[in-house]
Amino acid sequence: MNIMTPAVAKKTKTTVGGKRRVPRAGRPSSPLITREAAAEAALRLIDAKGLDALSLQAVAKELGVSAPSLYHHFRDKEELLAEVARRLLFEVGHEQEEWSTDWETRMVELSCATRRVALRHPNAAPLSLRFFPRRLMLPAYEAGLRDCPYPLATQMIVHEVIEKFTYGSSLFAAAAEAHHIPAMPEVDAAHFPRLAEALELAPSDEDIFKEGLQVLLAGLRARYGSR
Amino acid sequence: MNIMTPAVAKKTKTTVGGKRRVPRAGRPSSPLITREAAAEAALRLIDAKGLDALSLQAVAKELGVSAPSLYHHFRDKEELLAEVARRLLFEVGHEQEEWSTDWETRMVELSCATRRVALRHPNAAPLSLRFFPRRLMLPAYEAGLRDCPYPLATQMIVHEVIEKFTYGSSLFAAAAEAHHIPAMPEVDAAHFPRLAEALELAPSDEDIFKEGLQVLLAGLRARYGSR
DNA sequence: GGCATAAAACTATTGCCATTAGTTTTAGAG
DNA sequence: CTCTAAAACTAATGGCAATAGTTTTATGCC
Repeated sequence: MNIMTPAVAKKTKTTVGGKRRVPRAGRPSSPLITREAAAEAALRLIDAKGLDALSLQAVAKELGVSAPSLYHHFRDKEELLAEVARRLLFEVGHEQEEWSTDWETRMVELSCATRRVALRHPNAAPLSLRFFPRRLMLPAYEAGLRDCPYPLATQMIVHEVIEKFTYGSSLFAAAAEAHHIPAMPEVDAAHFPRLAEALELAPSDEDIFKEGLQVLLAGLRARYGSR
Repeated sequence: MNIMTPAVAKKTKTTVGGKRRVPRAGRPSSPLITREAAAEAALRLIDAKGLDALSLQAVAKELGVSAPSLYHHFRDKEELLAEVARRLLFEVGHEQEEWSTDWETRMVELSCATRRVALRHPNAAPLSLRFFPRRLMLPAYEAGLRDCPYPLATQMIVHEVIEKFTYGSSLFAAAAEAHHIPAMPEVDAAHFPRLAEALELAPSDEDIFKEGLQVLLAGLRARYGSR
């Protein structure tokens, strides 16, 4: 690499007549923006300041470019947010090096990974609802079908039960985290005695979630046989 | 009622000196805005144009007032949206005249009602995630505990399983509807043979949801006894 | 190797929007 | 009857997404 190259490049036409001129920027030698870097920057900002506070100007600043330049890489803000949602899904996929070969265990691993990622990015989590990149998940679906112990005709139900519980739980947990509100408001034991007691006896949110998964799996076994 | 009154009221100070003057509006005899009417108008607009397209100016126009006037009734836009979320919950509560006295049946009724309302207002449904008015639901929770056949110590788990599956399913169904995307993308049978076949055999989305609820209930029975 | 086209940066601009400030009119309390 | 606060209004601010038009540079074609 020639370390002179960048400096030389910057000197192009810096003077006109005898007058010093600030060179107007044109197409750079190598692109200053990539979709990946932009999505990363956006996710960082969303984590730090919240989803509503994300502006293209802020993303551009983070990348050291001007806001309209982003339109060379994304059709609009929505497309950038979709890319962020995609990144979140990848992050779930990389939560573990290896996934269990046992179907039930793997489903639990995947559910917990999903919830972990949602809680790691609580401000960004709702993007999963709006931009659910289902096409990216088709290979995972197909793989899941290979060793799922239930009849093919029940597959969409099996899948729906696990996926929707997982996302419902994760999204609400993330929302509570993001807006600094407790999963449950204070409960006046005088008005709601049973509820107050149930809350006393309840395990942690995470344990509720994991136990909930066991309920689902038990339900699948009970209703669709096997094991 | 004196039919003259409104006309008379409007005539106050319409001239200064000899010059005709348009009377500047001050506090009206009776308020032009109520929280309820504003939330209703907002929900109408969200249904028609989408959540992102909702502006206070549009709500104000719908009510025949100016946008800043809304700030006498709501601290900010967020508070208006929270009121809309509250309305959605009320709508769920009024989906049926009477709710079953049998716990399982009632849970299914409630879940289905929630899903119906979400699909009736797909653009507004995500508000339930952001502004979940849990305080309003405490009486329903307490009532649910009265005849729930499972131990008090398991109540939060029982509740989590049903609520999160219901909302997860409803929110994703609403999102698909709102953005005009299918619940599943086209699946190439050559690449994903099992998935393609599973899709062939699958019942309707609504039936998948209802059958999913049965799986949950079966899981609760299997894991926490009773019946 | 030179040239045309398109990519990729920039600046300037437009129009919308949430929110605030300040004015006017009226209701309602004492 | 008077005074305060509520509730409407107009005007203004600052921010934002998106578009238009300019400049520079890479790349594909001859």
